[in-house]
Amino acid sequence: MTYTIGEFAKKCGLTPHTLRFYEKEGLLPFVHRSASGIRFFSEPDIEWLVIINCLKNTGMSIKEIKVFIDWCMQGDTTIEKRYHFFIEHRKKVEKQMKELRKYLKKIDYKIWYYQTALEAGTLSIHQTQKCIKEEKRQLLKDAHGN
Amino acid sequence: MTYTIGEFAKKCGLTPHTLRFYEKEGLLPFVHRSASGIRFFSEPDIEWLVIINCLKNTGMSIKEIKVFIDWCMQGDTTIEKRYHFFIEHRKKVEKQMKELRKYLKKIDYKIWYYQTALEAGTLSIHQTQKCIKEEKRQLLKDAHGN
DNA sequence: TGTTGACTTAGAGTTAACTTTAAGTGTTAA
DNA sequence: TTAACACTTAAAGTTAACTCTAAGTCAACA
Repeated sequence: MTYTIGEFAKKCGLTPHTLRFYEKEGLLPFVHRSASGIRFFSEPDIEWLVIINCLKNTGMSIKEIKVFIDWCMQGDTTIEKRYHFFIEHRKKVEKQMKELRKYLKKIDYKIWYYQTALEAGTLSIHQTQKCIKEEKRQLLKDAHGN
Repeated sequence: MTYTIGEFAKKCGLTPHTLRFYEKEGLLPFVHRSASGIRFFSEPDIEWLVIINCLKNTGMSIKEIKVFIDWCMQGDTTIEKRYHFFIEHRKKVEKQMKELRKYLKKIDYKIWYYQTALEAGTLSIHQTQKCIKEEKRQLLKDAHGN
């Protein structure tokens, strides 16, 4: 079972334009062509797009992804490089998650802040003693999580 | 204690250029100017930049952030809007985290995949029965987490 | 047999968020 | 007081990752 660029694009949620762009950037060296030059994609190519998507959506640039793809094309000699590539990338993703958790706390604080103000009908509630106390408690709770 | 644009930029890890750009985009309507037109920033302005940074680094565009800032300038009448703004944004950040967790699993699988190949000295280890079994186990483990 | 639609290429345009440049004014330290 | 530096504005340039256009080829259907 093979796919034309249009069919394959649908299968991985991209446009034919984007796939051609990726190929031009060297991300799809595994794509085959018919005698008349038409690209055809096969079932295992989907896995390539899955990993490209994974790397792309975790903040990796096309150039960096290309480095990995190139290593893949070189076979067993690059196993160690590829291993370290993922070890390093994992660290970056962990860092992103840590950041997101931090921001989520900030957002939760804001939700509490506006919910309290909403109930009171005014933001000035946050100048009262009771609220300042609670606010400190919240902030301390946040600090603990870091 | 007030700061010039250069001092303030350092304090929040931005350049004066970027701060001027943000002001032009309407993100800093709270910034004051001296009689001669020079901007000066004060201590509480840092909290504004903290929240701008939080929203920016969780994928919000400058235009969307501006909507929030404008609401802030309007006082108590926009409390509910701001509350819902953060409720909605929280959902988006949760979604990002869920995605990241999914990608992290993919990366962990790849680490296992290359580590196994590294120990064997060849990628062809992944065509052996023993390895295929383990691979299935890993994939099932991943599936459970989703 | 013509037209619709998918494909090809090269290259130009878009968007967001800066980032730099140019040309000039104002402030501070030796 | 003069050099260095921080500031001003308007506008152009940069970068990544698409996204689209133009001009053309090719295959299938009414």
